[in-house]
Amino acid sequence: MDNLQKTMDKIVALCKGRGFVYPGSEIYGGLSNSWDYGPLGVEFKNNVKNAWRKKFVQESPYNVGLDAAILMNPETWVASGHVGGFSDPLMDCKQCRTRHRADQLIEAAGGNPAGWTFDQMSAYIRDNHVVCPVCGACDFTDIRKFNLMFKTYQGVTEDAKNEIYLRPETAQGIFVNFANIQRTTRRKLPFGVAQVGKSFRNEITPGNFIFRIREFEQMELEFFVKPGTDLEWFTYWRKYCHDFLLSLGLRDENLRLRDHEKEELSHYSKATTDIEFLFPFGWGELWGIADRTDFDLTQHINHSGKDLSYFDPDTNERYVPYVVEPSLGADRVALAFLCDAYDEEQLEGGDSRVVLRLHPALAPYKACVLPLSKKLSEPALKVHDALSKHFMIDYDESGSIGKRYRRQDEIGTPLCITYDFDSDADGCVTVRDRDTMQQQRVRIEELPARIEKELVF
RNA sequence: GCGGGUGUAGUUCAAUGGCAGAACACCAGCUUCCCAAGCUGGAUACGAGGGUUCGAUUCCCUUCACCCGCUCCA
Repeated sequence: MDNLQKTMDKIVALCKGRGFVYPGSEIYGGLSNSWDYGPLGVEFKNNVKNAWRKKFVQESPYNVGLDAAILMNPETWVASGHVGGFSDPLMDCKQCRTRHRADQLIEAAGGNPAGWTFDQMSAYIRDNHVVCPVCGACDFTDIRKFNLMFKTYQGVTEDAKNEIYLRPETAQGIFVNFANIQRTTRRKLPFGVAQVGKSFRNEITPGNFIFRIREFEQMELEFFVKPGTDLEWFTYWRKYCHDFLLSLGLRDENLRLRDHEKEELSHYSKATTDIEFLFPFGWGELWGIADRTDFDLTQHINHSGKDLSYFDPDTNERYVPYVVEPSLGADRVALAFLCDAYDEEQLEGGDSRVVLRLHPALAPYKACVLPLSKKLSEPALKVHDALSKHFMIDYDESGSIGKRYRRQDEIGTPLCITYDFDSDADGCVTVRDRDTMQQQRVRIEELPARIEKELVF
């Protein structure tokens, strides 16, 4: 674990040192659990999001996109169950100072606390002598409400009437738009709506760098199907998601699919599989694939009074669609790609280099143009400028050529393009590969095609 | 939020109740030119606030952040 922690520390240090991720608000002493994506980080993360969009919208015959607002009518969260159900009743054991959820302790003791007030829960714990599972004492603090949603105010007065929430998940923006999207795109079931966006949760304990953060970005697909076909589609998307990660280079041995046990399933879900990644700090969930049944649409039908059912022209039936939801954490999967790609390679002669073996489609820079000598700056810059019309291209002329290769290795640039003293005469440059360190002479006009070839996944 | 630990340059580490050092990294110049070469010069740090003191990076208090546990989730 010590070594693994060191690996994690090195990745965090690399991220900060090279401009992938900085601690948030650093000059003011930081803000707990906030992180800013730097120049390289924003390119990288955008590449991750674009890769997802490409697979789940562009290449999918079923799905369309959406970008719904973060701020929603508060009634949305009543319908979704977040206002009522996501307010965890927490209390601390005064003896051993551990924190527990009152409802879970009561359930473990055989009670059914659904719908109870805090006073009722406290009374049950007292009367039935429910003890702390850690130390065995029955000496708890009062139950306190812990709402996972961030609150804010709409309008300039901080009046409780205008209280609204920052969305804790992007999914509801899709559900409330279901009828709009179905009508305007004239889609038949099955079809999906894909969305990338920020969500906010006041997690009890965030941590592990950008793995669990309070302001995070999700890439969610809500896939609407005819009831009864949901398990079939559940299996389809589970494989599709897994293949997506593999196609972008995540190593299979660092991935596992874990089916939730019945007791573990959320209130809305019939089946859930997590795709987990082996981080230096242990297995962590990347992707939750859930069969949400018709829970969400039914809730919105009941709360809004609007008809969100679907008329099936093939069978002349009307029904509320079932939903299969693959929900991926963008920051998490970005971290997984970084961890999986991080490599300290030992070279002959005791030398070593740090290489970020990112898939070229995810790498911040697709290539870096290097003049072999500063005397070659002018023509090298022309090559850089021409390629920049098509790709993110770096340029570096300071230090020895070997040092510049290493700098690019460390930030995951797949190709280095060296302009040398022969280039003027023969119209060729040397293309050096990050992973193999092999070099190849390439005609300058063929460079875009050469780079393009790397980006396919 | 609770318990434990840690905070000195970008990074890794020193030293000190009295001008805070090094290595690597970075910048500039010279040199070299296809895998971290060399030389010269340069910039950069005591997490923040308060207290004790003639004087605090050092001692005390508070706070903030990070790490490890408890707990939750994408």
